[in-house]
Amino acid sequence: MDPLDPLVRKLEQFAPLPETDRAVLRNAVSEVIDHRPNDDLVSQGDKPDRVHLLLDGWAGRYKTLPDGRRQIIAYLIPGDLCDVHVTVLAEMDHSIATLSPCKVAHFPRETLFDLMVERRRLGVALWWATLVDEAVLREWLVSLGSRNAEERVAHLLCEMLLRCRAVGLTRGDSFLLPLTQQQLADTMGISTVHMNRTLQNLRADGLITTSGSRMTVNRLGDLMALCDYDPMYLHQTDTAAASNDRANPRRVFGEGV
Amino acid sequence: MDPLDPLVRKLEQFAPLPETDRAVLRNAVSEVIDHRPNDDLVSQGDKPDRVHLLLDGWAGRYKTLPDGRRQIIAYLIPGDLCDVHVTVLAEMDHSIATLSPCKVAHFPRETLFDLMVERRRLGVALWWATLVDEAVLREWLVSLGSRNAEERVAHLLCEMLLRCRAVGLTRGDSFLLPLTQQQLADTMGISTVHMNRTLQNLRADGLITTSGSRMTVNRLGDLMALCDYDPMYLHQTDTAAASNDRANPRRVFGEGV
DNA sequence: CGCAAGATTGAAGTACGTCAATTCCAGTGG
DNA sequence: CCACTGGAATTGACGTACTTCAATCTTGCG
Repeated sequence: MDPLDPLVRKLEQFAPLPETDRAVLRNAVSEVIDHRPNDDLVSQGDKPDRVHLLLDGWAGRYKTLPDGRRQIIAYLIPGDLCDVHVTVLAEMDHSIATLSPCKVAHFPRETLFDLMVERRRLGVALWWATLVDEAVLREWLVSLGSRNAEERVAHLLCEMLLRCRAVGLTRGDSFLLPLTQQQLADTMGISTVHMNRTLQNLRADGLITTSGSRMTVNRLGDLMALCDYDPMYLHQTDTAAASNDRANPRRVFGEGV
Repeated sequence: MDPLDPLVRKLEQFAPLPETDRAVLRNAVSEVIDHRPNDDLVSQGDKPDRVHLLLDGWAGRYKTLPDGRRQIIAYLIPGDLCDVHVTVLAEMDHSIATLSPCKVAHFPRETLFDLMVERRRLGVALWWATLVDEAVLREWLVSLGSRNAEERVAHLLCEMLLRCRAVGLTRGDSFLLPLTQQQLADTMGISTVHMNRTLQNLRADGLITTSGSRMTVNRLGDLMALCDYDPMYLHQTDTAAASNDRANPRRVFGEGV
């Protein structure tokens, strides 16, 4: 199986990627490296000479305040390039850490830069991916600024379900959420205790079910309504997103417990 | 005076812009249009065919929730391109409005896209600007997620002082902040009342002085310490930032009232 | 079987929100 | 020059979503 599959799948949400471009990418990528959870892939202040590609597991961007509080700024899932910006911005202004066990490959910084400049189609596709990341960031800002805890969590779950689906990591309306409540709390800007209680509310309302690290959305329509979810900001082509689901291509609107 | 001056000044924070590139820009830009405050330049859902360049005044990106709450996501100041992303993402996922009276010019979308692809140096400079915007967004997310009201406001003021200085809009440690407390509150994710009280605290501590819409930072060092401000995320070259100040190149560390 | 890490719970505190005046102030007309 | 007006700033009283602290309970796993 091609390790580049999740990346290609992601980029093809923008436009078809001809075989020549895939070959170029395959040619530039390193071998795969395994990481344990909570490994820093890059740290704030680094001037990395390679760009990380996440192949399996979840990672996250974060910043730490001097008092120890940590804010997770973005989630990275398979197919995501972690730090394309180092091709232009020399210094990292945040850190990137694995949140679960991960498989990671990388590209030499120079190679990726040349590649983006010379292969126009590929360059635009990578640029598109960066701009979508920025759109996600904007939506997260809205969450932290204007939504209460329950709405924030609901919004995050909707987003991650759709993002996972786009790279073929869902099973119906469920997906693996390999995060602790602490990590989720650091993302949502709330305390662990409140994160726990918020999840309990969603479970009590029958909107979600958890089993181990598998998160199942029981009534996606209601969950989306709760946080006024509009997936437009993901800039996914609906067709691509839907066709990537591994099973249950049609949602089940059954009643929760 | 060249209307493109603030943009050129901004891009040169990244690298010198040769006269040929400036000429190309000058050639592509439209005439200047005046706007009153609270005019939408672009609205969510639009598929604009031109890219706005802010020449004077402040504008902002924002999203509105169905219950009427509005979250301001970014501030745009003279020299900022408002929507370069429409060159790749067809549809706007947020709106952009003037926050004060503004002067705006624009580039045809196609022209700017071609220009970015064909003039490598200019393309990279514009890409750099986009990536810096994203870095600012990350820092705002940290503010909303992990800082209290006073720290948020302090952080915002430090940032806007540095950003204004970089395009020559400061006078010592003061700058024009043409915003209402309502707009500031919508940015910081707090209520107007609390915004007001927070500003009063900062004034009482002698950290800032306001007079009309002029904001003066009395003790920048202390203000930065209050919110643990690290300007690295702005990716400014120190020399460029400092040399753009219009007066008082050295800060005065006088005592406040 | 027995950790540790993670999840859950209860009680008590606080930063911030809401509501409803009131005051300030720049611009306007007389 | 002054009274008038509407938006913005400010204030006080009170409510609440969330935090903190400190247990206790679960659960994956060696």
